[in-house]
Amino acid sequence: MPQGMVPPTNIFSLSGQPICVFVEASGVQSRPKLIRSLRNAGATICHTPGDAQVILVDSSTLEGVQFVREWNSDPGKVVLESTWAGKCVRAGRLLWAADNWGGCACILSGDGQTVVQNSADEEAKSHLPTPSPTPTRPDPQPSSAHPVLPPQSQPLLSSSSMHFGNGAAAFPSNRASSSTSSQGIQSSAIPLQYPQFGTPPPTSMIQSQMTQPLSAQLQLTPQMATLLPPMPQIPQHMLPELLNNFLRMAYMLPPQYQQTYQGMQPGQVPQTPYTVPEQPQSQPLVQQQPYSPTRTSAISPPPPTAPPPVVSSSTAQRARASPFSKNHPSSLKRKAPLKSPSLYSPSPSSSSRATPAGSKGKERAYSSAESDKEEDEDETPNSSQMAHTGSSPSDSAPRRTILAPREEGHIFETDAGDALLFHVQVDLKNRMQVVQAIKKNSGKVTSDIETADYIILYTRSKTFNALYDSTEANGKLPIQPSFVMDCVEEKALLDHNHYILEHPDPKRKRKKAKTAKTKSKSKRNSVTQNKIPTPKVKRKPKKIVPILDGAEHGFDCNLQSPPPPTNESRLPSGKYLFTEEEKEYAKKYIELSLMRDPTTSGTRIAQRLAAKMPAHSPVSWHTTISRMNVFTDATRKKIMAERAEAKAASEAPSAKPSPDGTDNNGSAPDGTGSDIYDQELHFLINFLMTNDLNESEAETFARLETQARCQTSSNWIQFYDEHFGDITRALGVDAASQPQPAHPTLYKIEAKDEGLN
DNA sequence: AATTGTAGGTCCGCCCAATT
DNA sequence: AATTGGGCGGACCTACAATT
Repeated sequence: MPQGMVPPTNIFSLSGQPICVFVEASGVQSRPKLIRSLRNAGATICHTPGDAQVILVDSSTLEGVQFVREWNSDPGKVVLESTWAGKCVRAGRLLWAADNWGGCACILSGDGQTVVQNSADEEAKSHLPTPSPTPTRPDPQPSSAHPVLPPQSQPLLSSSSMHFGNGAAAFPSNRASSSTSSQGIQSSAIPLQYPQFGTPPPTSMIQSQMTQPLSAQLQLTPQMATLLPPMPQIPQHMLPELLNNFLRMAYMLPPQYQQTYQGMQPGQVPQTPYTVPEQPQSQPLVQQQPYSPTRTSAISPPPPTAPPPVVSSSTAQRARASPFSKNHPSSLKRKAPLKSPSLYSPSPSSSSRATPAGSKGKERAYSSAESDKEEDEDETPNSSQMAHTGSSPSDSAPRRTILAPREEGHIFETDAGDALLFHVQVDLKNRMQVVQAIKKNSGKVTSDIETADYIILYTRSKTFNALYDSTEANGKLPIQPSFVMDCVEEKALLDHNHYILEHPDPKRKRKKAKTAKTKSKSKRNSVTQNKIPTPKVKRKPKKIVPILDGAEHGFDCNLQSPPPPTNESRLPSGKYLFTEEEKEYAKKYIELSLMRDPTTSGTRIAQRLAAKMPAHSPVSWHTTISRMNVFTDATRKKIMAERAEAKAASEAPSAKPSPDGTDNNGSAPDGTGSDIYDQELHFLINFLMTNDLNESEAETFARLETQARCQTSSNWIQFYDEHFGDITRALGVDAASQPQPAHPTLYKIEAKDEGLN
């Protein structure tokens, strides 16, 4: 990060009093950055719009319009375009009413459906480069793929039915907002080559140009990084049917699920700009960025748990090897062969256990969240090793976001041609390799963390903790060495946000050996007890924050569980009885967990259940669910079999889609295409039926795209559109709980639903 | 009978010292 | 400097005892 970019700290104050600003959570791009810059410049950030003097929105989003509608009439408040903040910072002063709010005031259009900005805005934009709250990045999708309406002309329908906590409502139309906020700007402004704080510009450049985007002044925390998913659009003509069907499916589900759709009637289908990522068929450098829902709520922004996995074309190719089964957790590729789903052969023994091969003792956690070995290896500077071993798809998986292609030898330069500064930890393993790679590519190495643009650290070194703290103190982010090597390999400046190292875990410091086994055991028990608040203690300190395990490994991490039952039955002894409802819920939850990740261990499920229903300890839950092992085992087996089947189908040579991406949907005379089509149909149905209903349709399809590539159509939306009849037929038949549903999972869901109440 | 807690065991990754 | 191997702790599992 370049220095000297700190804006004045008192811009957002009136008479010495900080202005209370509320930044709308769902629609505003790069909200964390915006908030930080507001704070840095003296503003007070409110958590509710009611407390705010200024409400910042992205008026191109439904949420933005909603806020304008709701709050603009409030005399004590003003609703402004989020770009206002940047304008103030650039102007070095508060652009208040007398300044016509910098041209950022939002006014409802006549029909109340869209927001128009006052004319001063356009004027301002014409000569004043406005920092886009959404830094540009390589467009993940050519506009030709799906026409994008100009944001101002986008219909904003049924926004009154939107709920800000709702996934659909919270679905930000990033492209729209991005293009809005930067409308007419980028052509005149300096090119934004530093999206998401990716490549800091040289100091000289900053000092000479007040046009530096605000975003570049900020640092991106891992959490922030998760909030910035780019989003391509899909044609809106697909929406009504699609959404209605989602709703229809929702209504087929039990009340627990349906309640997530409260307030959303079929006739009120929110017609948000519907987006879904497409497979980039011919984009050598621009990476696909599967959308990962942020679920941002205006009231309570959720923890960012699902950063968008980003795939460069080259890595996407590799990651796409097994579309349906996706990449397996790294742990699956370790020595333990049992972890491989393909090798998973559930023991038919009477004492069926969750342990796949029926082995006793520890079967390393199935959970993908624990597969940390790969991350460890990620630290190895030699990324080419990682990339070419071929043994770890997750390594080569979507991590490389190309910010700017570069010529060899000039990778670590800014667009202005200035060398980027790297601080490379002295005791970094293979430091020379990294340093040489930097130098060979016009980068510079500095010993000064303060001035460095990138801080390369090595987690295993003894000085890592101190360096980490120092890095943090300087407001910078520690980066993995592999970032350098990956940049070289990609011949491009990559997004370092995917290489951020997590804060060192104090637990990794090993205590001096003391052996008493009994001691170990008692300790173990205490650990078990303590697991309630922190379900999982990761041994691995070097977790790469922005990587989404679920997406990377192809698990449906986004599936959400329904609310747990609340009725507790207490025994006279004071103990809590496991009610039937709780048991049923546990079954449901087991299924859900296995859906998310079929390798999830019983212990983990028990821990999660205990977290949800703390009346019973994790141990108790474990005991209880271990009695459901027959069920668990069968479910696990089923899910793994489905995935293996889908994987096999997708890997079949004949299953390759036609190179031109044309449809070969199931009508192939040899029947192969039909098989694929059937597979995909079932896969889609299964996916839809197990979909988290809090998730918007766009999110669903985006997630679907990240999990499997549609082969018989160019994407899943199209597949849905083309085979709508089959899909509804299958859904209808299956939903009618016929004895032999098209898809085992469907059956499972139905059975599950019946058992619920 | 049901729940809770403990014991015993296996497996695996990390760390560090020894070795090459 | 890189590699290797052992110690160690943690994660996980099942079986069983204790408690109410």
